[in-house]
Amino acid sequence: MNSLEEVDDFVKNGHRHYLPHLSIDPVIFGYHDQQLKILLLKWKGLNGWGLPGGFIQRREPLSQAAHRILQERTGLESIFLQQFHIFGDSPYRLQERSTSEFRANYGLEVNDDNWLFERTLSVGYFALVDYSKVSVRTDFFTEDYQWWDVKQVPPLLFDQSEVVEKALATLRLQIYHQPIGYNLLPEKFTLPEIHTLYETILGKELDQRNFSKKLVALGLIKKLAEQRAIGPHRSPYLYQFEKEAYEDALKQGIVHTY
Amino acid sequence: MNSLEEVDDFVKNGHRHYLPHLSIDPVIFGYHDQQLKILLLKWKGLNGWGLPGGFIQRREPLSQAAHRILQERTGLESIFLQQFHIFGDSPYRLQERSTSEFRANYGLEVNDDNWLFERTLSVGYFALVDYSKVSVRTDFFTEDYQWWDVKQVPPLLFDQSEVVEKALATLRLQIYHQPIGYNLLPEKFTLPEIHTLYETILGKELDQRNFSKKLVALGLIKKLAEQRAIGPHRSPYLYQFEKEAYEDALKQGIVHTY
DNA sequence: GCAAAAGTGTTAAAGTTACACCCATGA
DNA sequence: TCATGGGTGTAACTTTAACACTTTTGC
Repeated sequence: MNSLEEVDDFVKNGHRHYLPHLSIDPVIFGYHDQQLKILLLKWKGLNGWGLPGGFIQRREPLSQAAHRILQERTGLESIFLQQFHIFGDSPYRLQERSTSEFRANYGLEVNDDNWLFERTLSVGYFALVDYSKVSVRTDFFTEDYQWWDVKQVPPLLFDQSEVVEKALATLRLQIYHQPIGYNLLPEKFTLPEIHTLYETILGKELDQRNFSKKLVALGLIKKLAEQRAIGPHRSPYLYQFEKEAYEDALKQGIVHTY
Repeated sequence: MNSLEEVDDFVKNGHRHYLPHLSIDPVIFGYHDQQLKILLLKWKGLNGWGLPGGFIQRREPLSQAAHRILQERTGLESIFLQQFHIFGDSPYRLQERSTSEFRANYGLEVNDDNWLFERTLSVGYFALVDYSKVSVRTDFFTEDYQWWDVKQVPPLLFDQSEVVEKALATLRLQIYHQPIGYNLLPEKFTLPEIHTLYETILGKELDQRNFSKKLVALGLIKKLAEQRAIGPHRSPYLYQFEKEAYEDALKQGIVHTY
């Protein structure tokens, strides 16, 4: 959605294609430089950072809508995506929004009863992606994008800070029940990498020896013959997930602690 | 909503008061006769069993809507209620519904574009209630209600069987993180009662000695001086929850297994 | 006294935690 | 050779799992 005509059509006629009152807000997690990051967009006019949200087509299954929105933004076809909450309590979600601000910001005419400005609840999804494979597209409404360390997320638009917090809390809760390592790391990774990833997500230290001992003992990862050169230090071995064992273990939630 | 005028107004003008495209489906759990039960309504016209759902008012916070709907149905003011999923994938949720069937069943005129017959997604909530305190109200659309053993729930309307299954799965997952015993049992209960409750929810046997040992050792429940007479058998002692210890433990998810 | 349900302790096994030194690498 | 990060094993402790007999009650 880039040309003015497309945008105008979306604003004026979007309600024929999309459900009103309901949007999808995806929290996209990636991992890079030993930091857990989320992808935010800078919204034009609103002049603030927010989630790369979108709307549900009238005849489109909900989960398909979530995948489509993610695909349109990141180019990723098949990603781990999970619904975690629906937000409908925040004061921002109870009010209708001002159309005059919109006119001033974008120079587009809108009626006061335009569908985009009615009360909107939002379904929160979180996505786990391989940071290196994402290529972000911006559009008419978004002038910039940036990966933010979850520890340093700026205040977000509307109630979206709450959405991000809840996504993080859910990620922590589900870390032993979802294929989190599997989706956030590249295919081959080192022990220090996965160790730091888990420490970062949980926000606490995990004993290095116990952590790797357990992952290997459970057969969730296997050591490869290759090593990675990391400069003037000992070269760490590369590991790979044992996909079947990993997914079996997650089903049973076998992996309790490290 | 009992008189024909009220119903007619709801059908024709409901969209001014309620959000279209979105409903709330509560799965109400109770415990009685050593069975985990859910409350179902028999819908008139549709001639089948379904959840006691309702709609969200246009300016009403989502969680407040869920409480209101429950309160209207069960008379309960303060109940444990938790959102667990939003359903928007089922074929039933993608189609608009037939207005002609409605005309035939209820003898009320509706336009084809009536708000009640548009695609509707649904927010699933589960409630844990003290079975003995519920007094159900039926209305124009519902001719009967019944508590059903979760093991013998009949096929439900639309995709609601899926909603109930997901509620049960969530209940099992959260059994060590939510005050489940606290909300499903009366204030005073016996060890065999809480033991059977947990076995029923989890669908598996729990060692009797280990179970009670752990609850008591953690200080979650305390033995009272009273006993309950249960006929020609040894009288079991009554127990009570230690509310603070119980809620602290749940926060940390301390209670792993029994 | 008999049938039915409640109550009670110990032991082996498994899992978790704590902890420190040597190794490999490139500059 | 030095600075930096990687790799490895053992022992104490905690938690869990398995298991059977005696007591109480009302008829």
